[in-house]
Amino acid sequence: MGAVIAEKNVLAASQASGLLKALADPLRMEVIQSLSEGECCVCDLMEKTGLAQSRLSFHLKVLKDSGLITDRQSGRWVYYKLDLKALQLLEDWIADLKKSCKNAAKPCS
Amino acid sequence: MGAVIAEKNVLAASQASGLLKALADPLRMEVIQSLSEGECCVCDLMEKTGLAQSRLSFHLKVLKDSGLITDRQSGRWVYYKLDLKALQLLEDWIADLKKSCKNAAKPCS
DNA sequence: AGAACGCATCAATTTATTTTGATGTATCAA
DNA sequence: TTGATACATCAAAATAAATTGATGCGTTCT
Repeated sequence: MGAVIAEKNVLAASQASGLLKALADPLRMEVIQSLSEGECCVCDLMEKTGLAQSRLSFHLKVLKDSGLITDRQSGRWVYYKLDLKALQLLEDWIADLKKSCKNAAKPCS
Repeated sequence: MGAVIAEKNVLAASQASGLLKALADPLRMEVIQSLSEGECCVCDLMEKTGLAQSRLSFHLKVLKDSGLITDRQSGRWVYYKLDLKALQLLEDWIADLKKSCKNAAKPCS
């Protein structure tokens, strides 16, 4: 039981780590905020965030590689949007971790 | 409304960023896993994780600075334990972010 | 076809994080 | 009070991540 939960955390760990790492950056969080309003092309993201194209592109790649966002090309434009499943996965992972910590506050002998 | 939520995310952003950054590391996640079993002194953590003392101490400091764990000295030993409040805060922050993304999946015009 | 646009990618540099080994400090035991 | 234990901290080196400016590639417009 406890082992199952622990095992689950272990298994999802590398995946969760990727998501956490991608999310744990102020610039990328800004991008996420922007995308929370809806799908958006890179040029609009540039306006919203004020980032240079190359710089933005770099961070979009990090976010995309983590699975937090997906892209879709249409003509000359590339549209990015959040993948809510990834966010849910992260929330679940933290919830699981919390569950497995029932006696985490118990003082040591 | 949406603005309130957005504002809330912005405000908590730096705080959440700190927690995410601290958590987003495989070694530190291992430490967190170990601490999920209960309060633990550094020497026991060394055994559990197999990390060298100095290295472990470094990561413990990162975790402590983020607020994810707290410490308590007793004699020669220092005991660390998880702060579940921080974990809850993180979960809440992600839940809020998700909420503010209701139309994130809506395709662009 | 040629030019402009939207974006990705690359190489070089800068900056931040991590690791390592050594040293410091407090506590306890002999 | 000397020595050992448990841990933190520091400086130097190693590694990783981010920034910048340039270049490339596919798409549209003319």
